[in-house]
Amino acid sequence: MVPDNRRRALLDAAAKFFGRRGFAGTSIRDISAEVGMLPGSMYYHFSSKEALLLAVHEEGVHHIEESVRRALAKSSGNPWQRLEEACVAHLEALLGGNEYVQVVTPQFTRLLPADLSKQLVVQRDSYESLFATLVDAVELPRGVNRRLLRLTLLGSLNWTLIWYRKGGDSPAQIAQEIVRLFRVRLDEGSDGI
Amino acid sequence: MVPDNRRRALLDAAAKFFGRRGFAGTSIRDISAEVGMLPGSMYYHFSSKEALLLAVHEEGVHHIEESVRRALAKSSGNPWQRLEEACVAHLEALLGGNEYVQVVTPQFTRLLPADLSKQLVVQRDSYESLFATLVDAVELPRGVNRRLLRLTLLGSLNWTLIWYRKGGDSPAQIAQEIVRLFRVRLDEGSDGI
DNA sequence: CCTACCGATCGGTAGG
DNA sequence: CCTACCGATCGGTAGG
Repeated sequence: MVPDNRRRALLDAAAKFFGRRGFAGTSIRDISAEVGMLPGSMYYHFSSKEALLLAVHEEGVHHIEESVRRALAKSSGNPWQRLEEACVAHLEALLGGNEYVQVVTPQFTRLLPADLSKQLVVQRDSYESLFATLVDAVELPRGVNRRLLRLTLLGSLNWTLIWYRKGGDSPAQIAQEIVRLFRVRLDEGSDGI
Repeated sequence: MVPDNRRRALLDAAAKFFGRRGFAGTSIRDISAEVGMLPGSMYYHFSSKEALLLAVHEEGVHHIEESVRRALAKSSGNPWQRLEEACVAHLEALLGGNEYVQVVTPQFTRLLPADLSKQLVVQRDSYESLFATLVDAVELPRGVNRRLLRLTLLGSLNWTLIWYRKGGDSPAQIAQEIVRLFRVRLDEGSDGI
C-alpha cells in the first residue's frame, strides 16, 4: 500500500522530457515542475539525474521485451513466422505511445557520457540477444550476411520512430511489410526455388 | 586571402562535439577551448550557438549531397543501378570519417527546439527529394509500398552510423549488401519472372 | 580576438 | 517532501 504515485509521476515526466529533449537538454527543474514538485524534492525519490534515466530506460526495455516475449509464447510458427511476430510486437511496443521506449535506442545512448552509456547497454543486452537468436534460427540462402540482416532489420524497425505518424498503417502492418521487404526472396533459399 | 582558419577550426570543433555529445550536451566553452580560444571570442565568428550548428549541419548536408551527385553524374545505369550507386555514395560520405555528417540525421534533429529543428529540415530538403526521385524511378512489383521502401532503405543506411566500425566490410560493400537485401526479389517484377 | 563581466540556470545538499 | 541555499557552469555582451 505504498503510495509511490510521486515516484511514478516523476518517472513519467522524466520519460517524456528525456525522450523529447534528450538527457542533457532536460533539467531536474523541467521534470519536477511537471509533477508540481520543487527541484530538490526529486532527490528524495532518486539519488541523481542519472539514476532517474537508468530507471526510465530499464522500464522502456522491459516494456518492449515483455511485448516480444508474450508474442513468442503464443507463437508456434516456423522461424520466419516467429521472427515476423517478434517484429510486430517490437514495433507495437515502440510506436504504441509508451513514452519510456523513446529512450531505448542507441542513438539516444550515443550522446551520453561513456560510463552512463555502458550501463544502458547492459540493460538492453538480454533483449538484443533474444532478437539475435530469432534471426539465427531463420534459414537463409548462401551468401546472405546474417549479421547484416539482423542489424538492418532492427535498424529499419527502430527507424520508424523517426517517421511514424498515427493515421496511416498500423505498427503491426508496418512491421509485416518491412519483414516482407526482406523475407520474400531470402525465404526462397529454404524452399529450394 | 582571408585567413578564416579560426572559423574553420571552430566549425571542426563544433562538428566533433555536437556529433558526440549532442547540441545541449556541448558548451561554447568546450568548443572554444578545443581551438584555444576564449568562450566570448566565438561570437566574433558566429552570432550564436544555434548559428554554429546551422553552419555545421549545412556543411554536413553538402558533403553527403555532393558525394551522391558526383556518383550519379558518372552513372549511366538503369534505375536500380543508379539507386545502388547513390546508396554507396551516401554511405561512403556518412561513414568516411567526416565529422560534420554525424549531425545530419533526424535523430539528432528531433531533440532540438522546434524552430531550430525546422531550419535543419529545410537544409536537408533538397537532398531528401533527390533520394525520393531515385526510388520513384525504380520498377517495383505491385503491392510494394514505395514510400515504405524509401524510408526503410534510408533508415537502414543511416542506422549503420550506430554499428559501423572500421576493419570489417567497407562502406561501399555494406551499401551494396543492403541494397541487395531489398532488391533481389523486388527487382524481379521488372524481369517478368 | 581578449578582458571582464552579466543574469540565468544547472545538479545537488543540509536541515528540518 | 519543502526551505533555503551552494558552487559551478551556461550562453552571451560591452568595450576595447
